[in-house]
Amino acid sequence: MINRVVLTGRLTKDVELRYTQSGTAVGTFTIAVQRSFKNENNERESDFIDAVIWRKAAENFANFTGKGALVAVEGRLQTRNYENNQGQRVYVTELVVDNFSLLESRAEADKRRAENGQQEQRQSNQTGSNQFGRSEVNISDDDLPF
Amino acid sequence: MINRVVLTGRLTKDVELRYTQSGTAVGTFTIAVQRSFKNENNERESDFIDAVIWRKAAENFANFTGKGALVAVEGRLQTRNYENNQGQRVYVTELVVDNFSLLESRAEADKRRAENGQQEQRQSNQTGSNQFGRSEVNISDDDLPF
Amino acid sequence: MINRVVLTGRLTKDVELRYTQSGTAVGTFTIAVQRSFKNENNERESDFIDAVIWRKAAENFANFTGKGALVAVEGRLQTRNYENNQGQRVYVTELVVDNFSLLESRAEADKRRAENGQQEQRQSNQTGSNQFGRSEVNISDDDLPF
Amino acid sequence: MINRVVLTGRLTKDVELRYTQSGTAVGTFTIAVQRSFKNENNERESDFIDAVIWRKAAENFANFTGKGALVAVEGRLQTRNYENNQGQRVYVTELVVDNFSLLESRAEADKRRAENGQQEQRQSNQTGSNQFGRSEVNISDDDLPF
DNA sequence: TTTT
DNA sequence: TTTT
Repeated sequence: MINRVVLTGRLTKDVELRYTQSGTAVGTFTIAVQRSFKNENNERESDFIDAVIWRKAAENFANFTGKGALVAVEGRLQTRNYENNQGQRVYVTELVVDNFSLLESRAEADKRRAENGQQEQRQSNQTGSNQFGRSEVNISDDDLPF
Repeated sequence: MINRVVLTGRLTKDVELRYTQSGTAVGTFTIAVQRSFKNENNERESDFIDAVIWRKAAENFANFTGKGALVAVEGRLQTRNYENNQGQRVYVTELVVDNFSLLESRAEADKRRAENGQQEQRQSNQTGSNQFGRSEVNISDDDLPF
Repeated sequence: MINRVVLTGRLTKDVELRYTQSGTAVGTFTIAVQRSFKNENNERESDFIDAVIWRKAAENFANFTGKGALVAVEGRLQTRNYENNQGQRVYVTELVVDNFSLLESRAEADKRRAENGQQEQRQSNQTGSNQFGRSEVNISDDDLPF
Repeated sequence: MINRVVLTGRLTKDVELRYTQSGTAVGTFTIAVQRSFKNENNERESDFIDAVIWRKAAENFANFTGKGALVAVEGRLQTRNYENNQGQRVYVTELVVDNFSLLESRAEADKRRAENGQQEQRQSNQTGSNQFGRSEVNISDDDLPF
């Protein structure tokens, strides 16, 4: 069955990068997507979509973005549930990202990092950026359970 | 910003159709989307995506589908949160549907309804089905707050 | 950059399956997608989208579909051009499919094949159909030049 | 039936804005979408997708973009054909845009315009830009024949 | 060059 | 007929 999502928006925080016991990288983050319509107070609200990204793509995405970064992400919706520490079942809907595209120019990304006092990895030729200073990543299978 | 979702799957139940105080129709339902990969037990799990649909499209969708119906839906992801009766904040991610397509043939839909003992409205010419027995609906603005 | 297409529709003919000199399978087909709105004569026209599919997915797709089959396809738009035999440049836009989903039930597919006098491969367990008689395929890299 | 496309890329030229005999605005343009993979010479090629946009959205899109502008566009694929002046049938596949998002910051857009010696309309509050200097447009029905 |  |  088809399950496809495409979003553009800004990261609400730096990506949280972790590793499974078997050493697989996994990044989690939230993307804020501004709505195209305004609310009763004439302001645009945002939707806050939780996302997961796996493996090498997780490391690249964490390295090349940061809080406030403008990105496009693609993937599929996944649902899961767990029992929280108060014994209640919590239902989660999240985006499993299998492709992304960085939408800021080098200049914009530098400015954002400077404002954040951030230590982001440079987009260099050996780490996947293209001749125009943007990096592009595809991952093949991201279907591991967390 | 771009916020687009396309899913194909089956309704887990009949659509719940309600009306706002101002008379606007709103339908809620869950769509089960089978994954393309198998789990450790060699079975395909599903993701269960909650969805909302508004106005005339809600009425059409409720009338022409039912538990188990095979559909394609399109829309945008929306997040909201509320306090439940135990005083905890619950976070919801749901699909606001703005286009759908019925994927069953008349024969299949009839069979499904018969098995459900269901009273579904016929797909007749005056209610939007096309010459091939499928109905197609677009709604223009579905951005009302619930 | 993001380049994503999702279509549902019917195949205008059987898939044409060929093999490159190096033995890679490639399937070509056209999918007819009915419009959601009607023209001046109150009929729904269709758009006819040319598509390509590669490798194992091409073989599966060719085996499990046929003229008139109802499918969902996902992929990216690709443009290319060539000089025809009258020396004119021809511009082509086509969909490179990297995921598909068969939307007919077994019964519907059988009926379609019978009407076509077609010799389609059965959807058997060893060739990828799931418990509901539908097959699901993902291909990883379809970026070979033709 | 579902027919959905999402692209991010750069305009190859300024939008060509015209008006039908009945006064409806229509914009045409091409968007260059860089591929995520490299060719045999280790460079990323692009696909060049022709697009149409209608009505007020056409005017906004033409005003707020220009050659080289980075945009996200959404819409449906449409096919049509005509006879050219040599009497040959030409087949066209194009994107009918019903939503777009400007992905450059004000600074970037200004820089691009300056480099182009361009006279682009300012993104002012009365013409649809948001608090972050980006404009966002949705059009409802773009299904007019050209 | 089109499907239902 | 192509953008960075």
